[in-house]
Amino acid sequence: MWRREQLLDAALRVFADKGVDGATVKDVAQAAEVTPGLLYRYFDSKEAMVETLLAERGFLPRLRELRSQARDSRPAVVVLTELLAEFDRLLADNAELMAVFFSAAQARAPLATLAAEGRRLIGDFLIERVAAGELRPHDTATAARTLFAAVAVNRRLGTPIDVAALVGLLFPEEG
Amino acid sequence: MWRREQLLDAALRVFADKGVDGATVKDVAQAAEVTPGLLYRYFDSKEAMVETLLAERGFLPRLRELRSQARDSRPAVVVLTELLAEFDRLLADNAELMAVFFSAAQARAPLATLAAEGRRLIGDFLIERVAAGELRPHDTATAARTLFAAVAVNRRLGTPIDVAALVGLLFPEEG
Amino acid sequence: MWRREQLLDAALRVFADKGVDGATVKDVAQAAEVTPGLLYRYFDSKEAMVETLLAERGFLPRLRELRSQARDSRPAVVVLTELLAEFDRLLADNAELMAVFFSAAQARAPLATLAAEGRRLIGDFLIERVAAGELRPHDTATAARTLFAAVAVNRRLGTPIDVAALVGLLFPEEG
Amino acid sequence: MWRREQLLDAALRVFADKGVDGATVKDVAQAAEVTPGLLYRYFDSKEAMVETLLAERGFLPRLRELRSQARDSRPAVVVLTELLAEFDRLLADNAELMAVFFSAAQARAPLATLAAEGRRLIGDFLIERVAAGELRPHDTATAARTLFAAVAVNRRLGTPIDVAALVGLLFPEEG
DNA sequence: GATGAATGAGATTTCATTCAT
DNA sequence: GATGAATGAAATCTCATTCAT
Repeated sequence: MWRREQLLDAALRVFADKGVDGATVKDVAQAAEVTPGLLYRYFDSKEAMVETLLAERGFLPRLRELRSQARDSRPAVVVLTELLAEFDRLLADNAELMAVFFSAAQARAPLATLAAEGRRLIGDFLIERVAAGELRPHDTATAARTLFAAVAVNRRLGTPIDVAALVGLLFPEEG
Repeated sequence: MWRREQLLDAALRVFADKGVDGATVKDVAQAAEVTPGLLYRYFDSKEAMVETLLAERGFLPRLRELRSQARDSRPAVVVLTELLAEFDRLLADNAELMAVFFSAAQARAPLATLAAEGRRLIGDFLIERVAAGELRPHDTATAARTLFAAVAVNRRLGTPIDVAALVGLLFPEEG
Repeated sequence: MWRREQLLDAALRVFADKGVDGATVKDVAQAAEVTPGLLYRYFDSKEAMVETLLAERGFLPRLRELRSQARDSRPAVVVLTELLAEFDRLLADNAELMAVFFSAAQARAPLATLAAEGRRLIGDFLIERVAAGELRPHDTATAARTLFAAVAVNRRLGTPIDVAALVGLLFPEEG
Repeated sequence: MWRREQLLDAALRVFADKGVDGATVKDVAQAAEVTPGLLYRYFDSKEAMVETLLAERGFLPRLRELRSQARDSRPAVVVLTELLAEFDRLLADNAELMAVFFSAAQARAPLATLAAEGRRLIGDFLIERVAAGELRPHDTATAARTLFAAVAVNRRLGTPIDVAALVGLLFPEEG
C-alpha cells in the first residue's frame, strides 16, 4: 500500500505550496501522476487528506521524545544548545507540514499544541538546571517562549538562527 | 466614499476569519450588509480586495516610524522596552491583517519584508547602544531576531509575552 | 418569485419522466431553460427539490378536504361515486407527483400515508351509511381498501376505471 | 454456474432496497461478497443485470400457469378465492422483484404486461362462470381489475388484504 | 449607486467499467 | 475464475463575476 504514502507525499507538497484551500484535488492528483478519482479510493475527501497528513505526519511525538534527551547530564548550555538544534532540525524536516499548519484554518489548534509542548519542554529543562544551580535564577517561562519563538520563527521565515549564538545570548556567563 | 472603507473592514474581518480562499465574496458582502454585486463597483476582483487591504491597511509605515522613537536618549533598556511594546501593540492592533498575511499565499512576501524591517529596527538600535557603551558587546543580529520573534510569535499565538521580562532576560545587568 | 415555481414545474416533469435518481440536475435545468447553477439559488440540493415537491405539491390536504364532501345527504351510492370520482381526478391531476412518489425510495412513507388517509375517508363514509341503514352491512374496511385500490392502481397504470361501474359492482341493489 | 445465481440474488436484494439507480455495482458486489470486477464476467453491464433479473426471475409464466387452475370445477367463489390467494402469494414471493419493477424506469412495461395478464386471467374466469350461470351477470371487466388491484396494491403497501373477505364483498349471495 | 438573478467555469465527488495480475 | 487498482466520464455543487433593472 505504498500508493497511499505516495498520494500523501503529493498532497503534502501541493498543500504546502498552494495552501490547502488554494490547491485543488486535481493539483494533488497531477503531482502524484494519477487521476483525481483515485484519491477517493484512499481518502474520503480532500478534507480527510489534510487530517491524515496532520495525524500521520505530525511530529508532536518526536518533539515529546526530546524530553528524555533533556535528561542529559552534560553542562546545561551544551544540552540546551543540542535541544534547540534538534527542535530546529525537526522544523526543517517538516517545513512543508508547517506550511500546511499555517494555511489550514482548522489547523490552528495543532499549532498551538505544538507551541505549548515546545515551551514546556524547554521551560522544564530550565527550571531543573536553575534548581541544580547550573543556571542563574531567571524568568524561565519567558526564557522558554523566547528560545522557542526565536528558533521557530526564523526557521519558518527561511532564515534559520544560529542556535549556539542564541544560547550564548541568554546565558553568556555559562558559555 | 466611506462605503469603500466599510467594505474593506468587512473583507478584513472575513478574510481573517475564514482565510482568503475560504471566504466567499458573498461572505464579505453579507458581513458588510450589502449585495455581492456592489463590491465590484469598488474593487475589480476579490483578489484586488486583498491587495488593497495589504496596501492600504499595511502597517509597515508605522513600523518604520518607530525608528525615530529609537533615537530617544533615555536608558537603552527603557527605550528598548518601549520599542518592543509599541511593536507588540502594532501587531495586536493588526491581528486580523496578520491573519490574512498567514492565509494568503501571495502575502508571504509582505510578511518577510515586515520581519526584515523589524529586525533591522531593533538591530540598529542595539548596535548604537553597544557603540555608546550602554549595552555590553554581543551578537546584536541574533539578539534582534530573538526579540522580534519572541514578541511576534507570542502575539500571533494569542499568548502575548511580558516585554519587560523579555528585555530583562537579555540584559539583566542593565535593569 | 415565480422562477421558483417554474423550476419546481420542470423538476416535477423531469423527475416523473426519468425517476429522481435517473434525472440529473442538468436535465432539470435544461427543462427549465436555465443553467444548473441557478437551481442552487432556490434549492439547497437536488434532494431538497424532491422534498419541496412533496411538501408543496402534495395533495394530502385536498384529499382530506373530501371528508366534508362525504357529509353530503344524497343517497350513498351517489355520494360514494362522486367521492371516488374526485379522488380519481386528484390522482389524474397529480400523475407526475405520483410518479415521483413511486420512483423516490425515500417517498415510500408519503405513499403509505396517502393510502391510509384514502382508506379512512372511504371507510368512515361506509360505516356511517351502513349505520344509517342505507347500505347493507358488510366488511367496510375491506370495501374501503378495495375501492381505493381499484381507483388508484388503474389511474396509475393509465387505464382509469369507470367509477360508477365500480360502485355498482359492490352495491348493485342500491343502484 | 451457481455463482451467477448468487450474483443475481444479491442484485435483486440490493436493487429492491436502494432502487436500480440508487444502488451501485459496488453495493451489489459487497452484498454478494465478491469484488466489482467479477460481476462483469457474468454480465455485460449493470443494465444487463436488471434485464436478466426481469427475464429470468419474472413470474409472468407462473401467473399464466394459474389459468389451468382456473379450470377447476369447484364452486366459482372457492376457485376465485384460491386464484386470488395464489396471485397474492406470487406477489409476496416476488416482493423484491416488484420493488425493482417500481424503481426501474425501463421496467414500466413489464408492470403493465403483468397487470394486463392478471386482469385477463380473472376476467376470463368470471366470464366463464357467469356464462355457466354460477355467478350473477355483472361487469366482469371492472370486477377483474378491481379484484386484481385490491390484491396487488395492498400487497405492495405491505398491508395484504383478506382474499376471502374480498370475494365475499363482490359475491355475497354465493358465499 | 445598489440590487440580486443569472451565468460559466471549475471544483469536488461518484461510479460503471476495464485490465494487469 | 477472481481481484481490486485505476480510469474516464459525468454528476453534484460552488462561486467569482456580470448585467439588466
